[in-house]
Amino acid sequence: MRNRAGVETAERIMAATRTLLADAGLEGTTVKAICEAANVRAGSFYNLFESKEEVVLSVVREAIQAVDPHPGHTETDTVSDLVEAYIRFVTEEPVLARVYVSVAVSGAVTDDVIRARVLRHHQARLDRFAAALRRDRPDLGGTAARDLMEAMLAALNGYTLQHMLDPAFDFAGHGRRLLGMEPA
Amino acid sequence: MRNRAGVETAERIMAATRTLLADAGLEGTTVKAICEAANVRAGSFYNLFESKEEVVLSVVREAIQAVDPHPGHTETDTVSDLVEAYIRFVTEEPVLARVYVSVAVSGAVTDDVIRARVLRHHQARLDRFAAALRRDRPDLGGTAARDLMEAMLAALNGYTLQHMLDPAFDFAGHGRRLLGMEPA
DNA sequence: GAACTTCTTGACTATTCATTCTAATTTTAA
DNA sequence: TTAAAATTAGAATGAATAGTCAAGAAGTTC
Repeated sequence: MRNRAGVETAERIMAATRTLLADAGLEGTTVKAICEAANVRAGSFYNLFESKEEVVLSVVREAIQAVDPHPGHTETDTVSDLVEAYIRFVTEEPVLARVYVSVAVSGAVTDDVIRARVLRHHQARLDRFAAALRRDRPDLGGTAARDLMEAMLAALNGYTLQHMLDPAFDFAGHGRRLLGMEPA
Repeated sequence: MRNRAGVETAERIMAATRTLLADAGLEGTTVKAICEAANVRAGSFYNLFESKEEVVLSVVREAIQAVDPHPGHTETDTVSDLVEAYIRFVTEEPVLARVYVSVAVSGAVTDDVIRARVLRHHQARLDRFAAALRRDRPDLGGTAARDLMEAMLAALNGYTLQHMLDPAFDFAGHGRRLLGMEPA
C-alpha cells in the first residue's frame, strides 16, 4: 500500500523527468538531474522507481498517448478534426511534444522497445487518418487514401521538428494548409 | 606538418565515428568505442583530435553537406532533380543519412551550435527548392511556391524518419509521389 | 644517418553515471 | 499509542566516462 507522500514524490519525479527529457534530451536526463529538479535524494528515487528506464519509459508512454487523445471515438472524426487535435497537442502541450519528438528520434534509433512502440503508434495513427479521409472522400481508393495520409503525417512530423528547432515557425498555419493538398 | 601515418589514422577514426553515430546514436558513441573500432589507443585519438566533440561535429558537418550535393549549380535544377538527389542520398548513403537525422536532429534540440547549423541549412535548402519550383511553374506566387516547398521538405524529412524506424519503408516511392501534390 | 617532429602506446586521472545500502524518520492502521 | 510499513537521506558502490601524460617507436628532412 502506498502512502500519500510517496505518490506526491513520484509525481514530482515524473514532472522533473518530463521537462528534462523535453529540453535536455535522453542523453542529458540523468538520475542526478532528475533528483535535483525534484528535490529528492537518490534513495527516494529508487524506492519509488525500479530504474531510470522505468521513469523515462512512462513519460514516453504518456507523451505518445497525448499525441492523439480520445483514441476510442474514432468513427466520426474528420481529417480536419484530427489535424486540429494534433495542432492543439503541439501548441498546448509543448513539453510532451518535445519529448515525443526528441525521444522518438533519438531513442528509436538505438532502443528497440521505443522503436517498436513508436512504429506501432504510427501505424494506428495512419489507420485513423486514412479512415477519416475515406469518410470525407468516398471517391478515393484505399491505397490512395493511405498514401495521401502517409504524406500528411510525414509533413506534420516534419513541421513538428521544424517547430522545435525554430519556435517562431508557424506550426498551426502550415499544418492547416496541408488540408487542401491533392495528389497529382 | 602532418605525417602520412597520422592522416590515415585520422581517417580511420572518422570512419569509425561515422558508423557509430549512425547505428548507436550520439549517446552510444563513446571515445572508447571509437578507438576500439578504429584500432587505436586513446592517446593517438587525442593526439589527432582536440576532443570527442570535434570528431562528432566534423562528421555531422560532413553529413549535412552530403544532403544536397553540388550546392553551386543551382540555376538549372528542377524540383524533380532535387527530390531525386535527396532520394539518392538517403538510399545510397544510409550511414550519413542516419547521422544527419539522428544527430543533426536530436542534437539540435540541446546543442545550440548544431541547431544554428541545421536551421541555416534548412533555409538554404528551402530557397533552392522554391527557386526550382518557380522555374517549373512561373504561374505560382513567391509565397505560394515557398509554402508548397516547405510542405514538401517537411514531408521528405518525415519520410526520412520513417525510413530510419522501418527499413522496409519505401522511401523512394513515397518521395516521388510528393512531386504531383497541389495546393487546394 | 643525425636531428627533429610526429605518432603511438598504455597506464593514469578525475569525474560522472546508475544503483545499493543502512539507518533514521514519517505515515498509516489497529 | 504502538507496531508495522512506507518513505527518506546520504554516504558508498563499481563501472563507465572523457581526457592526460611520459616514454618509446616511426616517420620526415636535411
